[in-house]
Amino acid sequence: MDRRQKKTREAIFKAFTELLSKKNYHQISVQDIIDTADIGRTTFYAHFETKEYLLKELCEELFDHIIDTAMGLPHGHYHCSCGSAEDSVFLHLLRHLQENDHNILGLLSSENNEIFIRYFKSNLKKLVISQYAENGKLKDAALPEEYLINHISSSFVETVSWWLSHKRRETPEAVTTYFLATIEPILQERG
Amino acid sequence: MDRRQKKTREAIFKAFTELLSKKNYHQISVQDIIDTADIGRTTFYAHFETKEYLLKELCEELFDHIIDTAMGLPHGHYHCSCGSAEDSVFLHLLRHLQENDHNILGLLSSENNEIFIRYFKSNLKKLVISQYAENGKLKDAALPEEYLINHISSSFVETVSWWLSHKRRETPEAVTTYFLATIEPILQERG
DNA sequence: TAAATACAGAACAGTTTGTTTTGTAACAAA
DNA sequence: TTTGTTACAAAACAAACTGTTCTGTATTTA
Repeated sequence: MDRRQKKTREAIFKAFTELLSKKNYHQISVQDIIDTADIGRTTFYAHFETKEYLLKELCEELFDHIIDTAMGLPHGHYHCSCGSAEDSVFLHLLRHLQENDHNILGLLSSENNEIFIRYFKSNLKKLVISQYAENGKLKDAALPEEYLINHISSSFVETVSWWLSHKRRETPEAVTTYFLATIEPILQERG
Repeated sequence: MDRRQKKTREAIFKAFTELLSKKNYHQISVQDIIDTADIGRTTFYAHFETKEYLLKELCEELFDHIIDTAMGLPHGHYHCSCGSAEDSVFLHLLRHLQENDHNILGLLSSENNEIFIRYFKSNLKKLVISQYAENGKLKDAALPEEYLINHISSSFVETVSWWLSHKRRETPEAVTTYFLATIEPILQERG
């Protein structure tokens, strides 16, 4: 890739995330991004069709990596009901989030919350399916599988939001324990 | 209140909800509302400072009533773990929603989802506190009370979203059963 | 009937958007 | 090094939206 292109692209992303840490997504104009990135108007539109596409690409960079990493983990005893959360993918996710690459926590906890949360959740669903549904762990529960998948994904996302809104007072381990305590009882029925 | 004022206000609300059933909130301009309501530019701004304030007042009209009604219900055995959902406030809420006053379901299920869902959830939290927390039902559970309140509220809101996204295939009774099945096991510890 | 109020219409400056045009600098390959 | 390509800047553009101000008219209320 052309050095110029790469440079410009990174300048746009940097400006965008910088603005997102101060303002709501909907309050940021393309003009703001152009000014902050210090590039020409034409240049922005050469890279991104609209502000929405820029957002989408940012989300992909942020979340695809995290989820893909978690997907690659060995499937196993992710929720041995004995209480240890150490093996859980969810603990892995929380630890990964805590590293705060690209200020991902800032985005997830700010007013932009909903936008990124939605993207996070849709990716997370795939993970939940691969961890639970594909192993048949949801098959004989008393509830519809699709409802459970949605419930588990939503609950984890809400747990993350709650954690961040509290300035991450608890350790990832504690939060994982809370989360697993809410979903494990539902899956117990398979005896 | 002046007949003219009332008429105008209702015209604005009507135009706004009509537009919301077709477009995303962020895609609707004040100009759109003015044109649809067929009123003067000055008139709109005499009634609402901004589009955001209009949204806020719409939310208040829609959700405050629903939650307040539910809050007024007699507190009792809302989730007797025997499985009957008949007495649950949540069943009452679902039935109320299903009446679809002011096309509230359209708003909750469209792309505007997040905006109304957020408002719905914050109101619902008060209800959950009054139904559970104030009765001490969350006190001796193994999880922090604030985490549980958030979890219950979020789960119900997500359940509603899920229900709507499926075009309400299930009955309110079935959905209530699903929902209670996810939260009751968590509260069982009080023996 | 008189004063107050709600409204319409038009005009306004300011901002944003997305496009076009023209020229310049950086690049990659010969 | 030269040549053709690509990325960029700068400026101008029409179109749309925002929020305000002004003037005049119709409705309400007292």
